[in-house]
Amino acid sequence: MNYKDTLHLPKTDFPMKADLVTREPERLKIWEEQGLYGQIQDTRKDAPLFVLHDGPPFANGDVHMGTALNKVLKDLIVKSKTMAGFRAPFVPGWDCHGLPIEFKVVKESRGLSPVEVRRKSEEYARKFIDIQRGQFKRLGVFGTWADPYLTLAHGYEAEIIRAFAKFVEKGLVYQSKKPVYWSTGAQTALAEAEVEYADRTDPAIYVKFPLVTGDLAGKANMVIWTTTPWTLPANVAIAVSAKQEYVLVTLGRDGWAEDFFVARPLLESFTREAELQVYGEVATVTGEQLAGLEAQHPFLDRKSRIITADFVTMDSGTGQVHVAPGHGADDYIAGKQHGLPILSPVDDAGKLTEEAGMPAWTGKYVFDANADVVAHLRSIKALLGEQKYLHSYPHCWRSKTPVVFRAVEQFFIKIDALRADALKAIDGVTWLPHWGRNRIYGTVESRPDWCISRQRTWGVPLPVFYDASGQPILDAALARKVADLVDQHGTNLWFEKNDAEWAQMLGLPAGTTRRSDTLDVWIDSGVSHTAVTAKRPELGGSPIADVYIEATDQHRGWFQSSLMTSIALYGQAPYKSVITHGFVVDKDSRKKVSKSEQGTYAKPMNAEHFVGKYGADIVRLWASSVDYQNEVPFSEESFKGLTDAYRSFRNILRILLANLFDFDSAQHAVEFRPLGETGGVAAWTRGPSGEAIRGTIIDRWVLSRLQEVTETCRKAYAEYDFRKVFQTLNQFVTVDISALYVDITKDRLYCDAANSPRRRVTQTVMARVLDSLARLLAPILVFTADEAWQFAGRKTSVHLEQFPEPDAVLRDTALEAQMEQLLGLRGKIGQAVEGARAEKLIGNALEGAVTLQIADQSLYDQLNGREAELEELFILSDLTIAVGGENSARVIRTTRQKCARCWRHRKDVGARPAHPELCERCADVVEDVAKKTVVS
RNA sequence: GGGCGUGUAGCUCAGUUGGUUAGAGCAUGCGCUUGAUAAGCGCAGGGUCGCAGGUUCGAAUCCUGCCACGCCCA
Repeated sequence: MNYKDTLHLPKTDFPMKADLVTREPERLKIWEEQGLYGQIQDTRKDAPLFVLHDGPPFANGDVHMGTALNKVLKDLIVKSKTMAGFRAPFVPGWDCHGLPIEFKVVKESRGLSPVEVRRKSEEYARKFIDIQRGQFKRLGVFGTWADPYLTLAHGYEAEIIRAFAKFVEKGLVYQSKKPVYWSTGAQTALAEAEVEYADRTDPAIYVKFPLVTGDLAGKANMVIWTTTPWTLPANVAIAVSAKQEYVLVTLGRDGWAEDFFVARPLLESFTREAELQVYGEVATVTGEQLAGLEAQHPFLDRKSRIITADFVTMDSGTGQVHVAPGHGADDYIAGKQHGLPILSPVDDAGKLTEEAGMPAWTGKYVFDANADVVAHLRSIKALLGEQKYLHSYPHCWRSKTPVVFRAVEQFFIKIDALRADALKAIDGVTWLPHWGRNRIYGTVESRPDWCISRQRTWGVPLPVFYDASGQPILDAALARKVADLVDQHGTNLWFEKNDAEWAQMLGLPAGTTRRSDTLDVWIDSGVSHTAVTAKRPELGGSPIADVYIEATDQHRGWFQSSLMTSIALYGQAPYKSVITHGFVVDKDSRKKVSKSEQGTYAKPMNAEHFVGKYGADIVRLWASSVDYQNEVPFSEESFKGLTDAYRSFRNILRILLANLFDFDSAQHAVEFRPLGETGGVAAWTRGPSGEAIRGTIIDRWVLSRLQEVTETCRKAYAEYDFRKVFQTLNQFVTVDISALYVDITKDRLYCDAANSPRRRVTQTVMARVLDSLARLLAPILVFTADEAWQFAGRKTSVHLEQFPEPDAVLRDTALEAQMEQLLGLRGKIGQAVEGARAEKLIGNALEGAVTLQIADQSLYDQLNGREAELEELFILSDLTIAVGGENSARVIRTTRQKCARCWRHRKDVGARPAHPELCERCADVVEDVAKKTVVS
C-alpha cells in the first residue's frame, strides 16, 4: 500500500524559483500604489526621529556598483532604524550644478550662450536624475522619490546665496589675486578635490642668474633648478635656505668656467647631473648672507631678489629655488612676505600672454613653451643642464589636462577663522571607522583658504556686484535681495537680465556691473544641512543630522565642505556621526569603479546589469555581505556565490511556510512558559486542554538560538554591521534551521497525527522562526521578506513591522551547551555511518543500528533512558547508548523492520495485526485518517 | 617620500583579555535521499593566518622591520 497520501507533506505556493527580475517590479508597483513609504512614516509618527541625510550623487551617468553600494547602505540604515522603532525618513537628493555636466553640454554643441548652456545643462541633469531615480527605486530603496531635493531648485539655490550672504556678514569672504589650481582644459579654477595626480615627464633645467649687486656683482652667479621652465617669465626672486651653507665654486666644462653659489649638500648631485667640472672652491657663505642681493633675470630686463624661505630643501636642485609668486602657493606666500609683485602672464587657456615679455612666445601653450624657453636659455648660454624628469603632477579630473598654478582674482573663504572651531567640532562627532577622525582632522588642519569662485556658467552665480570703478561690493543685504529673487525665479535670472536691469531691480547706482563667476559646487552640496536638513519639516527642523555616510574620499569633499559651512553658519558640525565606506574596485585590476571611467570597463559595472540579471535583492544581499569599511573588491564570480546564499534564505522561508500549511496560530499555537523552579527552560502548554507538554531538546534549542540570533542581529544593525547580520542569519538558516531543525522534525511533521502535540509545538516554533526571520531579513531582502510575509497570511507589508524582541525566558544557555556536546556526538555518528556506508553495510542512516559511546558520565546520565528523543535528534532508527572510553560510534545493520509509512526501522512494526507493515504510531494515524475518511 | 588603513581556505567572512588539532557558509570531490526534488542531508579534501625577526611556557592575536594593495597628502 502507498501511504504517501496519509502524510502531511509540506505544501505552499511560495515559489522555489525566485524570478526576482520579473517579480520585484510587480511588488514595487504594489508598494507604490499603496503608498508604502507614506504608511511607514505614518506608523512612526510619534516615534523618536532618526535622520540619515543623503549626500547628493552627481546627476550624471548611470548608477554603477559603487553608487549602488552607497545607496543600499543608506537604505539598510534607514530601514533597520525604522524597524528598530525610529521614525527614519529619507529624503534623497542630487547635486546638479557643475563642470562635468557643463563639459558634456559644451562638447555636444559649441558656441552656446550662457543662457543656452544653462538650459541644456538643466535638461541634462534632470534626465539623469530620472534615470538614477528609477534605478535607486528599483533597488528597493525607500524615500521621498517624488519630492527629492535638487541643488538646482530655486529654493535650494536661494539658500546657497543666503549662506554666502552670511559668510559675507561674518567677514569670512575676501577677494584676492592668488595662485589657484587652474585647469587649462576646462578653463576654470579647480578645487583640491578636483585635482588628481598622474605621472608626467617635464624638462628639469638648471638656469644661471648672474649676480648684479654686492661685492660679487658680475663675478658670481646664482643657479636655480626648475621643472616648469614656462614659469620663468614670472620669476621675481630666488629663495635660499637661511641656515644652509652655500659654497662659491668655480665650475665649467670644455674650457669655459664661471663661479656659482651652490648649497653644499647638493654640489655633488648638481655637478654630476649638469655634467660640470668643479675647478675649485672660492668661498663659503650661509643663505642669510646671500639674502638681499639681486640677480639678473636670464632673458628679461628684471632683477630677481635673493630671499630666504623655509620651503627650500636639500632634496634636489641647487638649494636655490626659482620663485614666481603667480605660479605657486609657497611662492605666493614668500612673495607676500617680501612685497614681491605677483606676475601671472598666462591666459585662461594656458597660453602665455604679452605680459610675459617675450613676443615670440605669446599665444604659446605653456607646456609647449617649455621647449622654447629651454632653447632660448641655451642660445643665450644661461642653461647649465637639462634632463627629462618624470614626476607625479596634478591633473584636472575632468579634462585630464595638466594643471597649472595661475594667479587670478578669486573669492575666498577664510579658513583660519573657522579652523579652531572646526577641529573642536570634529572631536564631538563619532567617526566610523574611528580612524576617519584623523583623516578629516588632518585635512582640516592643513587646508588653505577655500577658493569659492569658478569661471563657469552652470552653477549658482557669485552674488557680488562691482561699482563703477570695478571694485567688488561685498554686501550681505544685497546678496539676500538676490536670494529672494532667485527663490522666485531661479538663478537663470542672473544670466537673463543685464547689468542695468539688475542695478534697477536692486536699487543700485547706474554703472554697477556684475560678473559671470559662479560658486564652487562644493558650496552647493555643502549647505544641504541648511537647504534640506533644517528646512524639510519631516526632518525635524534642525540642521544637524544623525548620520552621514559616504565613500572615504568625502573626508576631503562633502564631509568637509558641510563641516566648514556649518561651522560658519552655526558653529557646530552638521552631523552626529559620520560613516565611510570604501570604493568598489574591480577584483582583478583593483581599479576603482567611478563615473568618470564609466564605459571604459571590459566588464559590466552598472547596477542595472546586475539588477536585471540577478535581481535587486541579490545586489542588496551583496551590499550587506561585504566589509564596506574597506575597499570592496567586486567580481561577477563572487557575486554569483551570493545567489546561493540567497537560495538558502529563500528555501528556508519556503519550507517553513510549507510546513505551516495546516497551521492556524489562533487555533493551534502552543504557549511558551517558563518551567519555574527547574530552571530557565521553557515548556509549553496546549491551549484548550491545558495539559503540559515539554518540548524536546531540539525545539527548546532552536527557540533559544533564535533569541540569541535576534539579539545579535539587532545589535549588529544598531552598529551598522550588516555583514554580521548576514553571517549570523546565514549560519542560523543553513545550519540550525535547515540542516538540523527542519531535517530532524520532518518525521513528526509528516508522519504524526495532524494535531499531535509535538507536531503543533514544532509548527509553533517554526511560525515564530519564520516571523523573526522575515523581520530580521526585511532591511536586506526587501522584496523576498515581504513576499514571504504575504504568504504567511499577513495583510500588510513586513516593512511596517518592527524587529522581534529577544525573549529572555526562551534563552537557555545550559541547553545550548548540552546541544554543543550532542552535536559533537552527532559528528561521531555521521563518521561511523559514512564508514558503514562505504563498506556497503547500509545504504542510508535509517538502516543502521548505532551504538553510541559517551565519555562524559554526567551527560550519559542525562541522556540515559531518552533514546527515543535521541533517535529523533540524530535521525536514526535504532540507537543504543553506552558510557566510558571516549566519544565514539559503531554502526551495524539494524534487525528492526522498516515501517512502510515513516520508513524508520522500528521495534513495534507489525504490532497491530491490521497494519503489519506499520509501526504503532503510523498505524494509529492511519486508522484515524481512515475513520475520518469514512465519516466525511 | 609622509600619514591613515588593509592583508586568515578558491570566494565571502568569524576568530573573545595571547591558551587544545585556526572555524563557518558557499564552491569542489565522494556518497545518501527522491516525502523541501532545477531542492534536502552526510562525509572528505583544502590554510607555513602577507613575509622576517622578537617578547612569551605558549602568538593569527603583542612588539619591530619589510612586502603588497588602497585612500589621503606631497
